[in-house]
Amino acid sequence: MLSQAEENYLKAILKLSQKNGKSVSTNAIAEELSTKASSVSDMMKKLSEKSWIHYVKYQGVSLTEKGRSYAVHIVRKHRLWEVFLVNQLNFKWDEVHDIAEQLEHIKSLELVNKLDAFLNSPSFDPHGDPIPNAEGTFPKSLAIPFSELPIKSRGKVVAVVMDEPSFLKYLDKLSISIGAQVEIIEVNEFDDSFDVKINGKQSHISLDVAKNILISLL
Amino acid sequence: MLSQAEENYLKAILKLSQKNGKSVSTNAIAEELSTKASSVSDMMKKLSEKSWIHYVKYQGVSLTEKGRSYAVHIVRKHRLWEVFLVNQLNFKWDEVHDIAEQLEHIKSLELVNKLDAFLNSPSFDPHGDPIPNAEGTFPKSLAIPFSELPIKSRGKVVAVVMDEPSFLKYLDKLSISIGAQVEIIEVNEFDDSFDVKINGKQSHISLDVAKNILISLL
DNA sequence: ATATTTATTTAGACTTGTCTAAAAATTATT
DNA sequence: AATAATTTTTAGACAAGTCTAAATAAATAT
Repeated sequence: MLSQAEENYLKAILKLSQKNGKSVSTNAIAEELSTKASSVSDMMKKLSEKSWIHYVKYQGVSLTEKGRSYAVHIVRKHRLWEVFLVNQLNFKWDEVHDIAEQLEHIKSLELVNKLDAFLNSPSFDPHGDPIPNAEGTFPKSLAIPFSELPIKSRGKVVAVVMDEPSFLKYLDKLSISIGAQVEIIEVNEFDDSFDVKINGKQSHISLDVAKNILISLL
Repeated sequence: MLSQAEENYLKAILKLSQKNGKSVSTNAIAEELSTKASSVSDMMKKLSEKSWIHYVKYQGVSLTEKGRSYAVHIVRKHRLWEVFLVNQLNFKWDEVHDIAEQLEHIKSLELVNKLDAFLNSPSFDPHGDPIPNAEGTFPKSLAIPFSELPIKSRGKVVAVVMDEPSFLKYLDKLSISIGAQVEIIEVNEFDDSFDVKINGKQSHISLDVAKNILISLL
């Protein structure tokens, strides 16, 4: 049985290999987990011996089939718990990350399945992130960053890329939530900012913010 | 912040001091936690240094005010989660102990309070054990063991003392659940067993079983 | 009251997961 | 291609939590 530390490493490797290419560097993992590269090296040796990852010294790591499936299961748990916290317990979307980070380590397949059923098998968590099903398959969504929405075409917010509470609270202030209707009115070349409409109301957002909001075209 | 191990020690000390007298022995704790007395000694030193317990070598331990209040809070979490698992997720009462044992360590006061509200602040868990409120007060119940129910008087099952799955499954087989109406028809002196009625239907139980069922008189 | 048994504590070892500092390999630079 | 800079690994140390074996204190029995 995997320790919480080991589970966190697998999750970090999954996250990094989804974002970037296949192979993940020691330093990137250390950064992701706020730990030291030497600690990562140690752990990679252990995980590799137990066949959770492919590891060649100095060459980075990747998940084995077994490792990927385990990591995906943790992601599934994390996101299902986030849905529970927001939809059932009335937490706000910027409050649930740390709690879900603990709940994701609870070990009981039965619990995950019953929780999933209780929540009506949601496909996306409160931040719009896809929830893999019991077989480990992620639902597809063809979302594009808000920053790449063609001018004058309308879209709907389906997800956010970052989930830092400060960012989410800022979106709250802008009335940007999952499902909001958005449109780019004009691009301001000099500072790369956008004049936008959010649920019909005129507003203004920076490129950094726009990049972290995912839109599906209407 | 307390580790899970430390929390388990506090909980064990609370349980033992509720059952027996004030002072709890090293061996009793070792037994309760399936560990060795030497490990307990080590931990007692640590918990005592941090003022969670009163500890005098060779004299047993007791919880400080701070320690008791922390331990009660863990019990509160454990029992609230059990209610959630049984009432919301449709687990059976013999399936929830191990999962609640994990969930009780999740750290978030906000979560406990919202969970409590979501469940309508239940006073008893699925086994009839009292759930302390946010201030740490246990609800009173004047229940007596089934084995001490006067002959011919009727009672209602309000709790079970043991929560081992095998015992709970046996009660299921006898149709004994929280709320069931019971009555002692006759005591069989030679084997200390009872002829009883359970929801009107005649049945038969041993003294050991009867001792572990708590009744409130009707 | 002393001897014996039992309970508790100490000492030393081991595992997991972390760290710092130093060594080795890889990558980038000129 | 050789040197410099960066990344990764190794070596050794430490804290938490556990164990076994030995020592000590307390309780029990004779």
